[in-house]
Amino acid sequence: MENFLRLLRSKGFKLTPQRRAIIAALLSCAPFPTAQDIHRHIRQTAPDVSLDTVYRNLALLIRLGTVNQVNLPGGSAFEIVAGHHHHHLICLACGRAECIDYCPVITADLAQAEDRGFTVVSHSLEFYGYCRDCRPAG
Amino acid sequence: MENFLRLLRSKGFKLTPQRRAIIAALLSCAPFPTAQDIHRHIRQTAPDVSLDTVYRNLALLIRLGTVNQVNLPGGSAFEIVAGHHHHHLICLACGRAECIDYCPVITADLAQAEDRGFTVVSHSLEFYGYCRDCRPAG
DNA sequence: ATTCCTGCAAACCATTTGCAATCAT
DNA sequence: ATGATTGCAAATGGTTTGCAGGAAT
Repeated sequence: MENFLRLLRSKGFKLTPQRRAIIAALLSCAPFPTAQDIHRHIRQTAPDVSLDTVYRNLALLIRLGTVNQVNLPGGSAFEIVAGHHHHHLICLACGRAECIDYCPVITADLAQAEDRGFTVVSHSLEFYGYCRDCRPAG
Repeated sequence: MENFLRLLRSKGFKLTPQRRAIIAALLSCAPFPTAQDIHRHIRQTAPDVSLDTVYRNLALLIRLGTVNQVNLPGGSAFEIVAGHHHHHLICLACGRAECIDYCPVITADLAQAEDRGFTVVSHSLEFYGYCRDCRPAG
């Protein structure tokens, strides 16, 4: 939390209660909250935060590089950029995501891309399947 | 094309001109057309195909397993399920996608997931960067 | 005092749906 | 004849934007 506030201050952004609430929610919420999840979570303690403010602040944090946006069917989810690189397990039944440390991608292997003049700067890798709770019986 | 028609017929679906046009577009269009791309492409030769029909038929083809849906920021793109497994290079500037044959994922390595009771059935891997045309000067 | 932020409401865009008419079988 | 399929138009749901008032610096 302190890191976020420091970063915002250093760039000249103001520390409003709404902004604090949104960051707090990101830190305490489910692993991959949507904007609406965050809004719902905040409502309990700070009903005076509108949904568009949530969107605006998420956009700001993304611009500052401290939050990642994950494209899911039907909308986007967000996560704090963790210290370490990781990927996600996404349940096809309930839609929940979990982090997984496995990452087999070796940038040096991407000669094919370079050969075609494509410069790779990042990648996203999601695993789809069924979580413990949704695992089909049998 | 014949494969598609055979599949549809065998499942009791009707072969309408709209349906043929949509499949033809999928086969001839850019690599990862959105629903709107397909609609625009079709308009030239068959103006009598509405956008919702494009959506409905894409949904049908996805249900039949012959078309993949790729989630991109701002919407979905579609591709015919090719014979071989592959991934995509996505340009952060122009949004275009290209196929790449590289895939480092080894399902056997996903012990972490299995340990947590998560059954992996598939994965998606996208590389982000800049294509030849958009490569930042310098 | 200045500049940034916010809430509201309306706009937007992709996608979905209800319905009556139409078409492939 | 029958049931699937279509076009239309309206609804939906996530996200963005314009604007005027309000808050942090």
